[in-house]
Amino acid sequence: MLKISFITSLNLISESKWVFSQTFLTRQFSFLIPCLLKSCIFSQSLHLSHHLPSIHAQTVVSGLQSELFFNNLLINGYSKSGLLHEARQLFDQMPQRNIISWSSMISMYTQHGQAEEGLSLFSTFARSFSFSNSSNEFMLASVLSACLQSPTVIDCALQVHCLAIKTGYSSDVFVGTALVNFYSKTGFMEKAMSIFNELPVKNSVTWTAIMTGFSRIGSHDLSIRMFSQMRVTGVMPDGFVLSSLISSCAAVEFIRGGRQVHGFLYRSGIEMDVSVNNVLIDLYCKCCRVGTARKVFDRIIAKNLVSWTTMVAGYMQNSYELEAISLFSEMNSQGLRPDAFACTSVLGSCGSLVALEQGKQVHGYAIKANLGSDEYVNNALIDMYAKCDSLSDARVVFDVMEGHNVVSYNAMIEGYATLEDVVEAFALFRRMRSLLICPTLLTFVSLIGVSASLSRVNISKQLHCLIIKFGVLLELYIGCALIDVYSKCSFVDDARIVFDGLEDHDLVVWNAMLFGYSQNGEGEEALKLFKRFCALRMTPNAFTFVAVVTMASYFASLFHGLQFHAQIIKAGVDYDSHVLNALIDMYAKCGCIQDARALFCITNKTDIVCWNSMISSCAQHGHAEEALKLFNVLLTRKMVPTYVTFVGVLSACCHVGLVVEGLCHFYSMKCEFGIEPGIEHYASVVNLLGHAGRLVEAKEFIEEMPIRPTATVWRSLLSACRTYGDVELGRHAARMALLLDPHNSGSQVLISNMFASKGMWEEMEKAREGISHSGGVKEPGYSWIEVEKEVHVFIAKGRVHQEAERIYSMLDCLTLMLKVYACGPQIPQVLVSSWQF
DNA sequence: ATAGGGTTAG
Repeated sequence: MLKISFITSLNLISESKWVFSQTFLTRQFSFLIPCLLKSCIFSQSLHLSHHLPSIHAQTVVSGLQSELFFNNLLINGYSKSGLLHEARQLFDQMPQRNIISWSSMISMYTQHGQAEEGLSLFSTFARSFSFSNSSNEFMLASVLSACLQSPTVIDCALQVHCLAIKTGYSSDVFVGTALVNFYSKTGFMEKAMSIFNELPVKNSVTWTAIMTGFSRIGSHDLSIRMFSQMRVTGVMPDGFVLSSLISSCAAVEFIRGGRQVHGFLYRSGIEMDVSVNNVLIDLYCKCCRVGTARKVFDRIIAKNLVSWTTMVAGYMQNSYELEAISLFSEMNSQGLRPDAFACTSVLGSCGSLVALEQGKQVHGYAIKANLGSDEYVNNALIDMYAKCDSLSDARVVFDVMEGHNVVSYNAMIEGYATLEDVVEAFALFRRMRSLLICPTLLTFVSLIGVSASLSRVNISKQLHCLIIKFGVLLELYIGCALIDVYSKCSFVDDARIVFDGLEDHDLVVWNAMLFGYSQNGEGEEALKLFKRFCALRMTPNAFTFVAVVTMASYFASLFHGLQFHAQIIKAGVDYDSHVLNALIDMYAKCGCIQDARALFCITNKTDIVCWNSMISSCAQHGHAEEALKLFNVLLTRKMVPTYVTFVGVLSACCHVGLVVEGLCHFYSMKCEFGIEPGIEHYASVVNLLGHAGRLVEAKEFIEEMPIRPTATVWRSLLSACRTYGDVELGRHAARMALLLDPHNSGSQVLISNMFASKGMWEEMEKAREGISHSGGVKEPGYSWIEVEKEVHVFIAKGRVHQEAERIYSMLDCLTLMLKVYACGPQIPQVLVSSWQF
């Protein structure tokens, strides 16, 4: 008696006592061996499993090695301890085997991921024995679960199913449940459901199998409904059923349901083991209750790897990057070995935080932990490096890894898209298509993004076709990208078609469309759309206001601008730097430079964008000295000027003809501030030199430009040539401008005006013919002013306005005054002239 | 015989 109680408390005995106790295990105590074995098996603890060989040896010494019962227990013990080889050796040496020996072996292989081995053992068994006589439900269930892991699943399982029917075991709870589980795991939910419905007796495992089947195919609602059915039948739910239920609630973010289950668990006294708690963490994280999730996490006494990983993933998904990283490092310091799941999540957080150093450390750890071949880890690494501006490292991971999937390609393409590397992005896209990897929504979002930033409308149209061809749903993300690209490429009507084709419109899509109209100067449409937006009682945000205020700037409509400003103050976004910036720009464009200045004064003057706006506004209003002064103040405040700053500065220099100062600023851009000048800057310098009459210098400057000059640059020189009457250079400039932009009539108008001013009528006639030959149509110039909420539009030579008579008489008066005060030579302007009606 | 955690985004 004493010894039996000693053995049943084996879990508690220490190593030394165990060694001592072995001496008692002689033949007369052989009845103790099964008890010992059971203790070892059920304790599942490693420090006991290494006693198995000695117990095994004891059975041999005790002459019990031929006892079937002992050997089956030993197989079970070895199998639970992962000592597969030892189990197999024993199995092969056993003088007798029964169906339990075979089943145990098959289950063992299945549990350790060697289902093939298990199935081959089963076929040996089936060949040597007549199945119908000697099989039992345990065997069938083991084989079914082996089938679930093997690639030959379907065939084998169907055979087992037939056998089960033949032997009458198919209505057994165990076999039936295994069948339900099999079909639901392999996606044959209808089959699983029909077996499920026919089962006379169901237990909680059966319900778990069917419920998890439904959640696996995404029918979480169905799974939740199954639970209510189960309650009606009176089967008591266990931890497994409730786990499954909670994960369904988590998947559909059904927080109320999840909370109810949590409460039920609490009240019913069902043991809240780690697994249940883990699903609860997941539930609260998915429903954005990170704090509650953390409380559940903290209360778990025996946290396992999944608990930690779920919490790290939860932090990551809710953008708690710092918490995710610190919990991950805590895992390490507690001696846990984070697996591929944990690494994937924490890498996501490193990427969002642009924490390259931490990301690299995780990479190092992943390699050491032998996780370097996990596809999720590799994809997360690509993403992390791409987000941390280390695209070359991302590419190395991409090139080295095996088995790329869509996510790998998407992450890599997005990396190139951010760098506007259209060539590499599309090279990868072609490669994935040639490998028949189906692109997803995100692939297209990235690719449209590149084509938008480079204004490549042809590429965008092709992508749009592909989106339709691949059946990628035209949902918000992609719709927004398309609206963006079409607007940027001036195809604003196409953008509108996309906008109208979307079923739902969220704020971001509205903003994109409003921006599209603003960018293209379609003030009227933008206004109409904004009215609809307001009628739908949508709440605008800072982006919306930036779009509409920009629209008011295009209109130069102070009336609208003031209204928007009032709404901005009401919405409380009046200190947003983008909004302020748009407002400064609006007031300046509406002629209210004082208001612009006043707004600039209330900004905290830390945002360079506002400085840029103010400098440009001053330049536009001819306050060049103020613009340059602002620029100097900016430098003394140790702020770093940007690309746009110099556009303003150079234009200010242009306005007042500060050639030397302008050139100085231009050269300092690259030398002092490391900003590569763009086409706007080059154009400004050409303008600067041209206005000053330094035409040859301007021409040489254009020819030495490292980037390809645009037609605008040549037209700027042409205009200067006209002013200074340099026909030869003008002709050259016009030729270059037309070469680059044959459809723009502006160049031809300029050159023909120049010929006219020189009295070169024949040449002028030729130039005018050129206009009609090239299909160039001179767009009528028009302008408008706003008087008491009414917009008056004026077109050159127009006579439509009701007060046309008075306007023209005033104009004549002004023209006369100009002639009197004009200091320069009279330049006849034949084609475009708003003065000579 | 049953369960739980992961990557890309306008």
